[in-house]
Amino acid sequence: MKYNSIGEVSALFNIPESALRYYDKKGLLPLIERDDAGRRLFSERQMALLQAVVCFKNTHMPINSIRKYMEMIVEGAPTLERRLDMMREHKQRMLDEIALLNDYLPTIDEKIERYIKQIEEERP
Amino acid sequence: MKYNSIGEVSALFNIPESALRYYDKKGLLPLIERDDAGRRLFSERQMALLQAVVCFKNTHMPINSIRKYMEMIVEGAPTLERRLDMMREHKQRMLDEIALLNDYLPTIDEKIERYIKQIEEERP
DNA sequence: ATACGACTTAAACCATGGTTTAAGTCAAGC
DNA sequence: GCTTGACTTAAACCATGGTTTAAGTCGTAT
Repeated sequence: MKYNSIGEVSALFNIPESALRYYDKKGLLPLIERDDAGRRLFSERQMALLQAVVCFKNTHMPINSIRKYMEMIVEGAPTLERRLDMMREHKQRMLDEIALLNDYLPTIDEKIERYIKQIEEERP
Repeated sequence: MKYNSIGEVSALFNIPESALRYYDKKGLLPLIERDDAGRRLFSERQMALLQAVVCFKNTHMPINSIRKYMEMIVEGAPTLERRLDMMREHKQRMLDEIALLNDYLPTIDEKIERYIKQIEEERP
């Protein structure tokens, strides 16, 4: 089994080591292994879980929610339905956020158009 | 000229008075008037500017950027082009954010589909 | 004249999501 | 054997975006 050090993972994911340690401390990287010297070992499985963390973080899931999701993964089958619910709710929040941004785009476009016209009038 | 008190504006926009005072303190509500007793008076103009602040906040513009934009509005015509640039950049960030969320939707959908299948397999 | 409700301020407090710092451990190369 | 680089920790620090608290000022209704 190939393991990556925190430095390698930091480079691969372009995430500061301090952030990876912070995520571990906050419970976002459960079941992480250590070598005899206490150094974190990231397996392929850990990398896949970290990829999920990155997805959730980029889509604005709070750290406490990510932690709960990761804890449920560790608990296994009994939490399948709760994880399904959580993903459905998260998807809905993502759709709501997309809708909100789309709804505000015309407001920004109006300001852009108005400024273009005003600039034309200012210097004829 | 009809003026609204901070309590009325709070109720109209559904924003806590404490937040409105915080925005004022941070320079998001320039040119706000006061009565003889020092109480804030929101004119129609102020309400329109507050509506813009709400739009920017909902679309995740940082408070410091909103403040700069509001300061440029006060400066008037000389800042028209900079405000146009700012709106174009903000629109692009909104589009980028929409694209990012859209790009992650399939990842979430895969998890949802996977959980549905696993739950079916668990209880036949 | 006094109590009440709506407002004011400055300063303290809070949550979130980290980064930085200081001190230490360990393996490897010189 | 000793330095160097990569790692470890706890604790302090930081930025953002507010809310809460304490103390005070008005205007009005009783």
